[in-house]
Amino acid sequence: METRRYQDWVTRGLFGADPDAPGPAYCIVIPPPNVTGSLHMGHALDHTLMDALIRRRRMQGYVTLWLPGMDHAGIATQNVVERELAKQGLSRHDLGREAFVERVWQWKAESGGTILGQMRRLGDSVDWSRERFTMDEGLSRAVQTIFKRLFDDGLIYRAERIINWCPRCLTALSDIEVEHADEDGELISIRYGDGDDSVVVATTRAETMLGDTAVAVHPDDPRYAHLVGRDVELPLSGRRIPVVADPHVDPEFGTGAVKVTPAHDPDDFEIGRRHNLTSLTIMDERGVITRPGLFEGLDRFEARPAVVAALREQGRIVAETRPYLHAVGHCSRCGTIVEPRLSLQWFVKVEPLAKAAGDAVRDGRVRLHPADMAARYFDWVDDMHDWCISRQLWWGHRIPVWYGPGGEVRCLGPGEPPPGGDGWRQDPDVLDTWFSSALWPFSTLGWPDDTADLRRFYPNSVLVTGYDILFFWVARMMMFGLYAMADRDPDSAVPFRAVALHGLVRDAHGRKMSKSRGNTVDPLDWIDRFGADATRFTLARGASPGGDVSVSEEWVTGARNFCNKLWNATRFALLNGARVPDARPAPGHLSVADRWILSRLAAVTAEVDGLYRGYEFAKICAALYHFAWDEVCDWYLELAKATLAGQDAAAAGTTREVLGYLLDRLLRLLHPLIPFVTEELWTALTGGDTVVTAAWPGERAAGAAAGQPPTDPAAEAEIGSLMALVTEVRRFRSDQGLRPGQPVPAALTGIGGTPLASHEDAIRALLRLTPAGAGFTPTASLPAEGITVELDTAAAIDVAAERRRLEKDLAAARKE
RNA sequence: GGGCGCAUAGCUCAGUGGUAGAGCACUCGCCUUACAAGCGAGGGGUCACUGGUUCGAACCCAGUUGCGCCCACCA
Repeated sequence: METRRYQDWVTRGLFGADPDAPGPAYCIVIPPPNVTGSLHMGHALDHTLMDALIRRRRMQGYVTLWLPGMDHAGIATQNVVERELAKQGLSRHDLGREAFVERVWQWKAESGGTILGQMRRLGDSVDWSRERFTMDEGLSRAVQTIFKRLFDDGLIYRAERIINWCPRCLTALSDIEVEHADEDGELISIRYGDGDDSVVVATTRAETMLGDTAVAVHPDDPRYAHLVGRDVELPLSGRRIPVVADPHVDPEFGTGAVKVTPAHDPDDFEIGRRHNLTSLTIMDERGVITRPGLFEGLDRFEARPAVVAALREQGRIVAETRPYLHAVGHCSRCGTIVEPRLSLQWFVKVEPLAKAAGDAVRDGRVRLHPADMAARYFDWVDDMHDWCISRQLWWGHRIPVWYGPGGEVRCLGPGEPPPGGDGWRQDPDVLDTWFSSALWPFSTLGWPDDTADLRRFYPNSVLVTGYDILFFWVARMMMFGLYAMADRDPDSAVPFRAVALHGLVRDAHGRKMSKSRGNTVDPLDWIDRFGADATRFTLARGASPGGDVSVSEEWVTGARNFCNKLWNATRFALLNGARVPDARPAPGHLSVADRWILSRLAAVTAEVDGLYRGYEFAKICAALYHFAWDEVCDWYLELAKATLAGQDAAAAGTTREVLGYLLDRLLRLLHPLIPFVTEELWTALTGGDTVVTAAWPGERAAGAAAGQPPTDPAAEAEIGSLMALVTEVRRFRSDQGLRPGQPVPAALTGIGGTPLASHEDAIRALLRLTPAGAGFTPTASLPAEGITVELDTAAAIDVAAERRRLEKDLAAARKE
């Protein structure tokens, strides 16, 4: 049913955006999922929130664009295809670069992008005609354009640096692709040199001592002052290495002396630079020792104990090796321990870009929700290292730089032909995946061309994403967006006006979902069993700005029940001949109950509009849930029953109209959150075409009809009294254990002069006291015993006090 | 090592100066003619701890304890 409904929406073109249509624009680009990915709860949350925003704007009369697409996901995708090849006993090198890339495209065509199909199951109202892929021709042109521009501006450079290297993926990684985890290691103390010329250094990575080219001590450390400038003998190799004084060394840590391995440690590299030390590379790209000698050919983790054993044999290990907890970096893609590696790579000089990215948030051109997330953002953009953008992969945007036979370096812009002549070759590396995703807000709209889409939909209205990629992605889109659009005025150069951050999806006990823990929930399973609406409502209901969302089967069951409740309420309305009036029912003929529920509808509508402004999805859901269930179903529908069954045909007619009007508006308000069930019910109730393009009951886009019906405080106060009174009667019946149909004792039968055999009796009795337009002053009397309780509803009823009086009176009545 | 956040009912969480809330779970009573995926009525909390500000503190301030997250080039 949902699938058919979705297909119908798409066929009718309801999700398409026409940049030439009148009205204000509203645009969200989807955070592009990996082409290798499939829909998990995190996506489901993200997409639910975006879809709700988009659907509401569409109903409000905005020209809405929700643009879908995928990321080519360099390492991840290459790994997938390489694994496939491995099954056939092949490596990418067996195919060669061109054939391998061709193979990846083939894989993409056959099995990539399953997530796109899954998005349809969720009901995502994206414009499929604008689907993009980061490796598309157009987007690749955007990549090359901005690379060239950065290169010409001196913001991209090539340098030999220590970078994070994954010995399994065989590529450089940026800082954010490294995940740190505390792990147990051993701190080993090694004595270098002998006698007076000896010094003890401590290390957790003994194997790197093969590449040591110095020992460093603090300049002010008296213990080692005599050694500075002299040489010590490096054990095992016998090389003599200098002792240098460097302020970076912490005299308090360990022995206060540090071994220096410039080629295998970022700190040591800097020390090496300051003291002009040679860099000795001892490992190849797979982490295998290449230094000639005993350890040649050993993996880095085999070499460590071997080196330690050899040192121990020579009596070089001093003191106890002691356990030491320290942070170890892992490849975020495959988990392999990252190896710092000296190599020639391309970098983006981020300082000026990051400064601009920080300022855009600082001066309010981009608003973060929640606002306190800005602190983290500033911490990051204000202290960002240069970004290593080259990857030793084949799948991705190739670096558009050519090297000539005479050492010339030429960066090509789009369309420029490769340099002619012999000896020119292109840089073999590709760009970090995040380089192209950083362009996503405008590359998808046609940049660098001046397209209608770009003019209309940039800046994007809002970016919706998890706080976990605030740094990875958001900050980079800010940097590149502001840079690419520098010719615009600052206010419209930003990639988006606002960033709405949500949290992680967690399990019922607030634990992070992970495959290893086995507590993941598949959104598609929930969609199958509970429906897309229930799944969406569960997620939206837990989503407060920046907050994590705990979900469980209990929650989705509750959401499913809510959808079911709506279903039944609508059924009730249809069975009772509800009809949707053209306009809000005129006040003149309304009962107090009618006036009350219409007033509440107006209030909730305004409340929901306000909450949408702050991306308060949890509160939007709570407001609508309680309005629909507690007020509409539990009270208004019950009150309506009495009227519909009553003698007053005019009053019944009015109720039918109010019922129709009320549900029509309620379903529209709920549609952005639960599109399928509301479409089903709304079309049945109103005979309308589709609720997708029905007018939003609250605020509208400028130019469209607006105007909010007023609330009715008097009616709300009156109904409040009525509810309190009915509740008192119910509580009394429950406390006394009265069965249905069993009338309350004579002592309580005075309300409206009718015996109260049921709750509905009480309602009917009270309702009769309230003719349209009349005042409302119910009186509870106990005529049999001559007791009367008068409830003046102009003042708030102290129900507890009234209850005590009733019980006391009853007890007295029984005694007699 | 630096930064940020959290601690409220059995569970997951709202609640930023004025009588402690929701959903689920639990207890009791109901197949009442939209819905038992439901209806009605209940029980349940020293708001982590200590001190301070205030007429008044879950809320503001200081400290303590416990937990979580992010960042990180001290071997």
